[in-house]
Amino acid sequence: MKGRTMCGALSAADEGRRVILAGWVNHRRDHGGLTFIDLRDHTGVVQLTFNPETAEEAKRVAERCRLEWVIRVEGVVALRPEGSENPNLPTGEVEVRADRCEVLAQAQAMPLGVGDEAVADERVRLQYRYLDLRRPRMQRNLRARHRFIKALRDAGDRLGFVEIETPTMVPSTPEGARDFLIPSRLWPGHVWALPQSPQLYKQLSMVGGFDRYLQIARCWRDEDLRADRQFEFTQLDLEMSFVEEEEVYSVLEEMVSTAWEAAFQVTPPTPWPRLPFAEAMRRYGSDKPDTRFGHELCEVSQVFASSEFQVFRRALDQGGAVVALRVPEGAQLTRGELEGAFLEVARTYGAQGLAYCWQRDAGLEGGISKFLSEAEADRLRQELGLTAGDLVLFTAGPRQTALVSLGQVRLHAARRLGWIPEGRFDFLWVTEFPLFERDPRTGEVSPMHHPFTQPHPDDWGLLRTEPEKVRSRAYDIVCNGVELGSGSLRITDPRQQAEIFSVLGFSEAEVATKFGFLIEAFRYGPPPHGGFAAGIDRMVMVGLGESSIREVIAFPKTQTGADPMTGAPTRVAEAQLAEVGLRLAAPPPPS
RNA sequence: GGCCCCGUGGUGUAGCUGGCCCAACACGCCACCCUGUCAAGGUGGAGAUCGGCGGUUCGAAUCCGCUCGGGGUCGCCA
Repeated sequence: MKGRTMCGALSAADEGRRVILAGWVNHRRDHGGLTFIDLRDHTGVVQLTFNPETAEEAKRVAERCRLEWVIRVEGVVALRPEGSENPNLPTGEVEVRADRCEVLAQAQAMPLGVGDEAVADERVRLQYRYLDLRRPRMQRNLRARHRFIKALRDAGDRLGFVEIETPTMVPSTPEGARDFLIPSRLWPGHVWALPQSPQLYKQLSMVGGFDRYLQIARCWRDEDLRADRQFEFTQLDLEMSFVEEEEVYSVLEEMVSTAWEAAFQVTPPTPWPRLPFAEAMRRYGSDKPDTRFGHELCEVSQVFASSEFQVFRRALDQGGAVVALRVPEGAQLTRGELEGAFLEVARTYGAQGLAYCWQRDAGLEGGISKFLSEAEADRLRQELGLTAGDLVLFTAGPRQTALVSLGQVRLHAARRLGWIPEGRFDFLWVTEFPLFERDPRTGEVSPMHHPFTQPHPDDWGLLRTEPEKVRSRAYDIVCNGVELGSGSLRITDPRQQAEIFSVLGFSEAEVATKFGFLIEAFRYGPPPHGGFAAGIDRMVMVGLGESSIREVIAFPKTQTGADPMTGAPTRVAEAQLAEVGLRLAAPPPPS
């Protein structure tokens, strides 16, 4: 619109200026004579006044206006009469005395509150997402997301990265997450898949001599949705040649902290601490520890080495562990709460139970204290540094289970007791992840990151004998207890790659079919390389303090994987299916 | 596939230990009044059979079952 001024930009300095404004009616106050309209555009809100004595026609239009109508007005910026300034409004010193008003579009009554921060049911918000997006919160979130991505691209450009687009129609691979499949019309009986990540393409661009690859890449995974997971998500995808871990770390630290500053006006200090996986598990019971607060776990198996307490005895006899968490001022937690919500958390993560007792002036009391000997109590006090008023929580069982479940209890306690400081972003690198994990049911090993990850050079000897003990050169970025991304140094030696595939139980024929092109490429001088993929949605979510990824995605899906706005997924005509060679097994619609 | 929470006019909520509720309040909507408000105010009005189905009961928004939808979560997510 020619000559348009933005609402939020007006201030006392504009006094006397004639302006053209356009936007939505955020609010209307009609005094019969004088009419006020708060006009909103994405920059803010400004008050318009319509005076029947000086602008009769405009005033008549204004009094017809309703919430969310779109109008164009002309008028003169004026200081508000003394005493009628609004200190709650950035433009509250001024108003625009409108003499022309044109309705550009009317609006029906809104199905949800738009102008304010009132929160509607999420289903309604998604059904009318285009209205939800008008709300200040969504405007803020998506604009911050834009600045974040722009800053990542700019930083990448400065650091010598080249953005390369990779295909969104790729071969399906059965490993990893479930693929979204696309039928191939031209190749009956064949399918494409949407990429779970551009992993192999970015490695091949290393072979292709682009030694710093970057992409803001859309990825798809057909798995159940969560607060921090959608079918489709966006990642900052990077790959670098001739690097080792520290070079990857410093590039990510530079890019992310720069973008964080651009989008969230906070600069996370760098470098970020490095924490080996094994230590993260031992201290926090998690591979994505929230390090904004202490209260670390403490293994106390030694204390109970000769315990008579059956629960601990059994765990230790079976080669497991007893883990404890000291909760200062835990006296405020009641038995009911410990055996309710706290126990529930422990059970959800596999613990059989949650033992507890209190340290009082006289010694250990309550809970399991009666099963502990005096020596054990003394040793425990010493190990944990207990003082009167403390609560001690225990899990016992297989070491991993005991650690993970108590780690989750630690997080629950932190929220319950207010241990988590506001406004902090504690970034860290979790390093030396295991190369493989073993499925407890089938006993099979599978890659923890992906099968192209380099093993730790010291651990090659364990590959055949104890593969689950092999460390990898994979690393994660974690912030405030959220996994923001992961990466690794890759294998480029075809013989080493064959060795890994062999441990994973892939036949040579399988490898040739699925990854033949990669192995082939690595016979033509692949540079050593490694990279990273960081979840943009999650980073923006954490940066903005949102607790759901859907708050930073313009048009997300519901948890059940649908879009209430468009009604997708939809059925299509038989003919359309037949054309691409599909016949669906789903039952006919109930109609 | 499992577990947990939620579902009342357009929106947000109250009622939910059954009858006083053919449902209340706020915002929005409609009409009228009102020249300085900014959650404007005043008067009047329209609008929900309480997600759906079935059951218990003399009687259900309120109890039970199933189901649908939304959210959280375990599994799953190389």
